[in-house]
Amino acid sequence: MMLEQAARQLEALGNPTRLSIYRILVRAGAEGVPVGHIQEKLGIPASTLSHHCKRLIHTGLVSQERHGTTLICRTVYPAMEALLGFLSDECCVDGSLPPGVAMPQTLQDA
Amino acid sequence: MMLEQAARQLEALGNPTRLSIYRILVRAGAEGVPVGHIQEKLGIPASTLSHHCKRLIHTGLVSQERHGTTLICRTVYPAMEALLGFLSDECCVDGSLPPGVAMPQTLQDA
DNA sequence: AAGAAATTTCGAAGAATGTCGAAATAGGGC
DNA sequence: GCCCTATTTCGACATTCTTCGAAATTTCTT
Repeated sequence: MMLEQAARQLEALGNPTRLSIYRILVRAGAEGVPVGHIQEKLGIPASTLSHHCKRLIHTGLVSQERHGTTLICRTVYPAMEALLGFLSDECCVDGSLPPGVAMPQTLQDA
Repeated sequence: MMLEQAARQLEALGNPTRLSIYRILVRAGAEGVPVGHIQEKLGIPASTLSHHCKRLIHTGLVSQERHGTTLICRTVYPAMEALLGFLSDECCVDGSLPPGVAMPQTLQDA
Protein backbone atom coordinates (compact mmCIF):
# COMPACT_ATOMS: atom_id res chain seq x y z
CA MET A 1 0.00 0.00 0.00
CA MET A 2 2.10 2.82 -1.28
CA LEU A 3 -1.04 4.88 -1.08
CA GLU A 4 -1.06 4.73 2.69
CA GLN A 5 2.46 6.10 2.85
CA ALA A 6 1.66 8.85 0.38
CA ALA A 7 -1.42 9.82 2.36
CA ARG A 8 0.59 10.05 5.56
CA GLN A 9 3.14 12.31 3.92
CA LEU A 10 0.51 14.48 2.28
CA GLU A 11 -1.25 14.83 5.60
CA ALA A 12 2.03 15.85 7.18
CA LEU A 13 2.44 18.60 4.60
CA GLY A 14 -1.21 19.55 4.84
CA ASN A 15 -0.78 21.85 7.78
CA PRO A 16 0.24 25.48 7.28
CA THR A 17 2.83 25.39 10.03
CA ARG A 18 4.39 22.15 8.87
CA LEU A 19 4.33 23.21 5.24
CA SER A 20 6.15 26.37 6.28
CA ILE A 21 8.73 24.33 8.12
CA TYR A 22 9.15 22.07 5.16
CA ARG A 23 9.54 24.98 2.79
CA ILE A 24 12.22 26.49 4.95
CA LEU A 25 14.07 23.20 4.97
CA VAL A 26 13.82 22.61 1.25
CA ARG A 27 15.05 26.09 0.52
CA ALA A 28 17.94 25.68 2.88
CA GLY A 29 19.17 22.71 0.92
CA ALA A 30 21.73 20.17 2.07
CA GLU A 31 23.01 22.43 4.83
CA GLY A 32 19.84 21.93 6.76
CA VAL A 33 18.48 24.24 9.43
CA PRO A 34 18.78 24.12 13.23
CA VAL A 35 15.47 23.80 15.02
CA GLY A 36 16.18 27.05 16.77
CA HIS A 37 16.45 28.96 13.50
CA ILE A 38 13.16 27.58 12.34
CA GLN A 39 11.63 28.73 15.58
CA GLU A 40 12.95 32.26 15.08
CA LYS A 41 11.58 32.45 11.57
CA LEU A 42 8.19 31.09 12.52
CA GLY A 43 7.88 32.61 15.94
CA ILE A 44 6.10 29.69 17.54
CA PRO A 45 6.72 27.99 20.91
CA ALA A 46 9.50 25.43 20.94
CA SER A 47 7.21 22.67 22.09
CA THR A 48 4.81 23.26 19.23
CA LEU A 49 7.63 23.34 16.72
CA SER A 50 9.15 20.20 18.10
CA HIS A 51 5.84 18.45 17.79
CA HIS A 52 5.50 19.38 14.12
CA CYS A 53 9.07 18.45 13.34
CA LYS A 54 8.54 15.06 14.88
CA ARG A 55 5.56 14.54 12.68
CA LEU A 56 7.50 15.42 9.54
CA ILE A 57 10.34 13.18 10.58
CA HIS A 58 8.01 10.32 11.33
CA THR A 59 6.73 10.30 7.77
CA GLY A 60 10.22 10.20 6.36
CA LEU A 61 10.05 13.61 4.72
CA VAL A 62 12.60 15.13 7.05
CA SER A 63 15.67 13.88 8.89
CA GLN A 64 17.57 15.21 11.87
CA GLU A 65 21.21 15.24 12.77
CA ARG A 66 22.79 16.31 16.01
CA HIS A 67 25.56 18.90 16.08
CA GLY A 68 26.46 19.47 19.68
CA THR A 69 23.42 20.78 21.45
CA THR A 70 21.66 21.81 18.28
CA LEU A 71 19.58 19.56 16.10
CA ILE A 72 19.76 20.17 12.40
CA CYS A 73 16.77 19.33 10.24
CA ARG A 74 17.02 18.45 6.58
CA THR A 75 14.68 17.61 3.77
CA VAL A 76 14.89 14.01 2.66
CA TYR A 77 14.87 14.67 -1.05
CA PRO A 78 14.36 11.07 -2.16
CA ALA A 79 11.19 10.99 -0.08
CA MET A 80 9.97 14.19 -1.65
CA GLU A 81 10.71 12.92 -5.12
CA ALA A 82 8.92 9.69 -4.36
CA LEU A 83 5.87 11.58 -3.20
CA LEU A 84 5.83 13.86 -6.21
CA GLY A 85 6.36 10.77 -8.30
CA PHE A 86 3.35 9.10 -6.76
CA LEU A 87 1.19 12.09 -7.54
CA SER A 88 2.49 12.25 -11.06
CA ASP A 89 2.37 8.54 -11.80
CA GLU A 90 -0.51 7.12 -9.81
CA CYS A 91 -2.34 10.30 -10.49
CA CYS A 92 -0.64 11.56 -13.61
CA VAL A 93 -0.06 15.17 -14.58
CA ASP A 94 3.37 15.83 -16.14
CA GLY A 95 1.87 16.64 -19.51
CA SER A 96 0.92 13.04 -20.25
CA LEU A 97 -2.65 13.39 -19.10
CA PRO A 98 -4.72 10.24 -18.61
CA PRO A 99 -6.73 8.65 -21.43
CA GLY A 100 -9.58 10.89 -22.47
CA VAL A 101 -8.47 14.12 -20.90
CA ALA A 102 -9.07 17.10 -23.12
CA MET A 103 -7.26 19.97 -21.39
CA PRO A 104 -9.54 20.67 -18.47
CA GLN A 105 -11.53 23.60 -17.20
CA THR A 106 -10.43 26.13 -14.64
CA LEU A 107 -11.63 26.50 -11.05
CA GLN A 108 -10.28 28.20 -7.99
CA ASP A 109 -11.97 28.56 -4.63
CA ALA A 110 -11.61 27.91 -0.90
CA MET B 1 -0.77 33.30 1.02
CA MET B 2 -0.57 30.64 -1.61
CA LEU B 3 0.82 28.44 1.10
CA GLU B 4 -2.49 28.35 2.91
CA GLN B 5 -4.26 27.12 -0.18
CA ALA B 6 -1.63 24.50 -0.85
CA ALA B 7 -1.84 23.28 2.73
CA ARG B 8 -5.60 22.92 2.46
CA GLN B 9 -5.30 20.88 -0.70
CA LEU B 10 -2.53 18.71 0.68
CA GLU B 11 -4.57 18.08 3.78
CA ALA B 12 -7.50 17.08 1.59
CA LEU B 13 -5.31 14.52 -0.16
CA GLY B 14 -3.76 13.43 3.09
CA ASN B 15 -6.46 10.97 3.97
CA PRO B 16 -6.34 7.43 2.57
CA THR B 17 -9.98 7.43 1.59
CA ARG B 18 -9.83 10.78 -0.12
CA LEU B 19 -6.57 9.97 -1.84
CA SER B 20 -8.21 6.81 -3.15
CA ILE B 21 -11.14 8.81 -4.42
CA TYR B 22 -8.82 11.29 -6.04
CA ARG B 23 -6.81 8.57 -7.70
CA ILE B 24 -9.92 7.01 -9.13
CA LEU B 25 -10.96 10.36 -10.54
CA VAL B 26 -7.58 11.19 -12.02
CA ARG B 27 -7.36 7.81 -13.68
CA ALA B 28 -10.83 8.16 -15.09
CA GLY B 29 -9.81 11.31 -16.89
CA ALA B 30 -12.16 13.85 -18.43
CA GLU B 31 -15.09 11.46 -18.40
CA GLY B 32 -15.30 11.72 -14.67
CA VAL B 33 -16.92 9.16 -12.38
CA PRO B 34 -20.41 9.02 -10.87
CA VAL B 35 -20.43 9.10 -7.08
CA GLY B 36 -22.17 5.73 -7.11
CA HIS B 37 -19.31 4.09 -9.00
CA ILE B 38 -16.81 5.42 -6.54
CA GLN B 39 -18.90 4.00 -3.76
CA GLU B 40 -18.93 0.58 -5.38
CA LYS B 41 -15.17 0.58 -5.80
CA LEU B 42 -14.47 1.76 -2.29
CA GLY B 43 -17.30 -0.02 -0.53
CA ILE B 44 -18.00 2.73 1.97
CA PRO B 45 -21.33 4.21 3.12
CA ALA B 46 -22.79 6.84 0.83
CA SER B 47 -22.86 9.47 3.53
CA THR B 48 -19.18 9.00 4.30
CA LEU B 49 -18.26 9.17 0.65
CA SER B 50 -20.34 12.26 0.13
CA HIS B 51 -18.59 13.93 2.99
CA HIS B 52 -15.14 13.23 1.55
CA CYS B 53 -16.17 14.33 -1.92
CA LYS B 54 -17.43 17.59 -0.51
CA ARG B 55 -14.10 18.14 1.13
CA LEU B 56 -12.20 17.55 -2.09
CA ILE B 57 -14.57 19.83 -3.97
CA HIS B 58 -14.24 22.55 -1.38
CA THR B 59 -10.49 22.76 -1.91
CA GLY B 60 -10.91 23.08 -5.64
CA LEU B 61 -9.24 19.79 -6.49
CA VAL B 62 -12.46 18.19 -7.72
CA SER B 63 -15.58 19.41 -9.48
CA GLN B 64 -19.03 17.96 -9.84
CA GLU B 65 -21.56 18.00 -12.61
CA ARG B 66 -25.10 16.74 -12.58
CA HIS B 67 -26.34 14.25 -15.16
CA GLY B 68 -29.90 13.42 -14.33
CA THR B 69 -30.00 11.91 -10.89
CA THR B 70 -26.32 11.06 -10.87
CA LEU B 71 -23.52 13.41 -9.92
CA ILE B 72 -20.31 13.04 -11.85
CA CYS B 73 -17.04 13.92 -10.19
CA ARG B 74 -13.97 15.07 -12.06
CA THR B 75 -10.41 16.02 -11.28
CA VAL B 76 -9.72 19.70 -11.75
CA TYR B 77 -6.42 19.32 -13.53
CA PRO B 78 -5.36 22.97 -13.35
CA ALA B 79 -5.68 22.78 -9.58
CA MET B 80 -3.59 19.64 -9.48
CA GLU B 81 -0.93 21.18 -11.70
CA ALA B 82 -0.88 24.28 -9.53
CA LEU B 83 -0.39 22.20 -6.44
CA LEU B 84 2.39 20.13 -7.97
CA GLY B 85 3.84 23.38 -9.24
CA PHE B 86 3.86 24.82 -5.75
CA LEU B 87 5.68 21.80 -4.42
CA SER B 88 8.19 21.94 -7.23
CA ASP B 89 8.75 25.68 -7.20
CA GLU B 90 8.32 26.83 -3.63
CA CYS B 91 9.88 23.62 -2.58
CA CYS B 92 11.87 22.64 -5.62
CA VAL B 93 12.60 19.12 -6.84
CA ASP B 94 12.41 18.64 -10.63
CA GLY B 95 16.13 18.01 -10.94
CA SER B 96 17.07 21.58 -10.19
CA LEU B 97 17.76 21.01 -6.54
CA PRO B 98 18.21 24.03 -4.28
CA PRO B 99 21.59 25.71 -3.71
CA GLY B 100 23.94 23.42 -1.84
CA VAL B 101 22.12 20.15 -2.30
CA ALA B 102 24.45 17.28 -3.02
CA MET B 103 22.19 14.41 -3.99
CA PRO B 104 20.76 13.41 -0.62
CA GLN B 105 20.71 10.36 1.56
CA THR B 106 18.01 7.76 1.68
CA LEU B 107 15.49 7.17 4.44
CA GLN B 108 12.21 5.34 4.60
CA ASP B 109 10.10 4.69 7.66
CA ALA B 110 6.62 5.12 9.10
C1' DA C 1 -48.57 13.33 -8.64
C1' DA C 2 -46.54 9.04 -6.94
C1' DG C 3 -42.75 6.24 -6.70
C1' DA C 4 -38.04 4.95 -7.43
C1' DA C 5 -33.03 6.01 -7.77
C1' DA C 6 -28.90 8.70 -6.56
C1' DT C 7 -26.96 11.71 -3.23
C1' DT C 8 -26.73 14.96 0.30
C1' DT C 9 -27.72 16.87 4.81
C1' DC C 10 -28.24 16.21 9.69
C1' DG C 11 -27.04 14.86 14.08
C1' DA C 12 -24.09 12.20 17.15
C1' DA C 13 -20.08 9.85 19.20
C1' DG C 14 -15.40 8.65 19.44
C1' DA C 15 -10.66 9.45 17.73
C1' DA C 16 -7.08 12.36 16.32
C1' DT C 17 -5.03 17.27 16.03
C1' DG C 18 -2.97 21.63 17.29
C1' DT C 19 -1.18 24.43 20.93
C1' DC C 20 1.21 25.70 24.89
C1' DG C 21 3.54 25.98 29.44
C1' DA C 22 6.14 23.43 32.70
C1' DA C 23 9.36 20.06 33.57
C1' DA C 24 12.81 16.73 31.87
C1' DT C 25 17.00 15.54 28.73
C1' DA C 26 21.21 15.91 26.08
C1' DG C 27 25.74 18.21 25.28
C1' DG C 28 29.45 21.39 26.20
C1' DG C 29 32.28 24.39 28.81
C1' DC C 30 34.33 25.90 33.19
C1' DG D 1 30.32 18.10 38.96
C1' DC D 2 27.54 22.41 37.88
C1' DC D 3 25.46 25.58 34.90
C1' DC D 4 23.83 27.09 30.51
C1' DT D 5 21.89 26.31 25.97
C1' DA D 6 19.01 23.74 22.74
C1' DT D 7 15.18 20.68 22.37
C1' DT D 8 12.08 17.25 23.63
C1' DT D 9 8.61 15.09 26.50
C1' DC D 10 4.51 15.43 29.24
C1' DG D 11 0.02 16.48 30.38
C1' DA D 12 -4.14 19.20 29.31
C1' DC D 13 -7.73 21.39 26.68
C1' DA D 14 -10.22 23.05 22.82
C1' DT D 15 -11.00 22.11 18.02
C1' DT D 16 -11.50 19.56 14.07
C1' DC D 17 -11.94 14.80 11.83
C1' DT D 18 -14.03 10.56 10.60
C1' DT D 19 -17.85 7.59 10.33
C1' DC D 20 -22.45 6.18 9.93
C1' DG D 21 -27.54 5.64 10.00
C1' DA D 22 -31.74 8.05 9.33
C1' DA D 23 -34.19 11.46 7.07
C1' DA D 24 -34.44 14.98 3.44
C1' DT D 25 -33.61 16.43 -1.54
C1' DT D 26 -33.38 16.30 -6.50
C1' DT D 27 -34.72 14.39 -10.81
C1' DC D 28 -36.55 11.12 -13.83
C1' DT D 29 -40.27 7.91 -15.07
C1' DT D 30 -44.94 6.45 -15.47
